Amino acid sequence: MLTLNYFNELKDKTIEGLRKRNWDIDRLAWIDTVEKLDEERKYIQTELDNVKAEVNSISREIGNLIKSGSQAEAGLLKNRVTSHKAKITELEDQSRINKEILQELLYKIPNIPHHSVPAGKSAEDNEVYKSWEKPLPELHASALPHWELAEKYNLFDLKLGVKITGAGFPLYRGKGAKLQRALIQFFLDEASAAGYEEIIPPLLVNEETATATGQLPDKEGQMYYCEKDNLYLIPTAEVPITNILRDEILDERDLPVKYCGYTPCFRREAGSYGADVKGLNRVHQFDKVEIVRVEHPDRSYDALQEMLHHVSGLLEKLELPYRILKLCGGDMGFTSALTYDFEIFSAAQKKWLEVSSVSNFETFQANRLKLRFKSGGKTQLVHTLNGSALALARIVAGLLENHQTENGILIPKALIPYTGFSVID
RNA sequence: GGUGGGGUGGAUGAGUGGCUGAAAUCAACGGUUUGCUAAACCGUCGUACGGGCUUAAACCUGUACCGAGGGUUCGAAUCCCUCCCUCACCGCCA
Repeated sequence: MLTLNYFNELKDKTIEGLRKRNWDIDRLAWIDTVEKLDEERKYIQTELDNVKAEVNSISREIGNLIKSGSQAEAGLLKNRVTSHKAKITELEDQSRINKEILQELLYKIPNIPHHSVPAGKSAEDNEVYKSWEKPLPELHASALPHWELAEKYNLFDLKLGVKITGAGFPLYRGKGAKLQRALIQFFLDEASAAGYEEIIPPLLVNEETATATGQLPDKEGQMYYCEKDNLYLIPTAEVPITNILRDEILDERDLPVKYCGYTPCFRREAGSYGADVKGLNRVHQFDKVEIVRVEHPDRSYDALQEMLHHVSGLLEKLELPYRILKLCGGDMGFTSALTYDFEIFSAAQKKWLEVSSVSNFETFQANRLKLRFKSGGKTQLVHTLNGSALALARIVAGLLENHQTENGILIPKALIPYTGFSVID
């Protein structure tokens, strides 16, 4: 959620940014509405404060009169308060309505894209930020997509997942399960080495938490929900981990804060279907190691670069061909100001698969989180960032496909200490 | 699931109707002192949203906030109602 100050001070930038998100004239008019409502809010508050101030002062006077025994005079003053009370009720009603409308509107306005974000409508308009320079790998003639490799080597089983739970809940087994565990361990070790504190958060979160990171009120359809306890299964570790610092005022010296954490992620993926859902490409439960940073606003874009570097390093160690995209305004998430996606090339499927998304949210999340820092007596919002480092299911798909040979699937050197085996055959 | 106790500022903790936005202590911050460290002493030390002044900050000022929401009252941290959270013990289970 953007702050009201943001609109006041940066109206032109706001409108320009929303255009990049392909907002039409009708929706851009919301910004004027926000401005109008904000003026109204200030006016109502000034009025309300004045009336209340008077009531407070009369009440003090009554107290003094009663103490000095002037009951009659006190009675007269009491009558005077009565007329004010009607006014207070009226203004409070106005204020409540005003705030509700304003809040609802603010929830619908996405983050303003960073100035470098390219315009565009869909994934096709994303900019290739860093391309894969070497030739793309070519596999032997009998190379298989990962779902067939899984069957051949008994690595994971989607049918069993269906039996136990339903579609999109893979069951990993044997070397497939070990590979999964090895990757998690590898990613966590790499993140720790890069200075991220390791967190194991709760996997279910309450409403407040889900609201602060922006999943609610809009995207409840994408989360699994336990009605009885009013709790949501996390769609990413970002949700619980970013909320660690909700409602905190940090000292400038505490920055940056760097967290990492492994969690399973649960996504309903309501409405998705088709070729993309084959195998591990899109599932309801997958594992992911997430990195989260809380940064000084002056440093957040440097931090973003560091995160790109970190994720690149992981993919290089896994010997996977990858590229980095800078998402266009139309493809970027609601809460993000700048997002880079990492894609690995699946040689068997002959397409690029998204494996990581690294974003700077600037103050958008911090505002909802009420996460601020103090600098020279001044309190201001921090910038928050996060990124997948990395999402497992698709990495597994890519590893299996790209490293397959006629004699089995080769485990990248960096991973062998974690798997304990060097080949799946 | 049952029974009981609690939710006050960064922490501990006082406060049962007006002088309490909140004692005291600790922590933190600034300073003085000091071979060094420590100690001592002095000072500062909540947040949000308005208004005034200002280029801005500083500053002055108003309102709200003692888990959340409502009520009683001229006046509520304090009294009443509803809800939420939490802790302890018992039962059950890992």
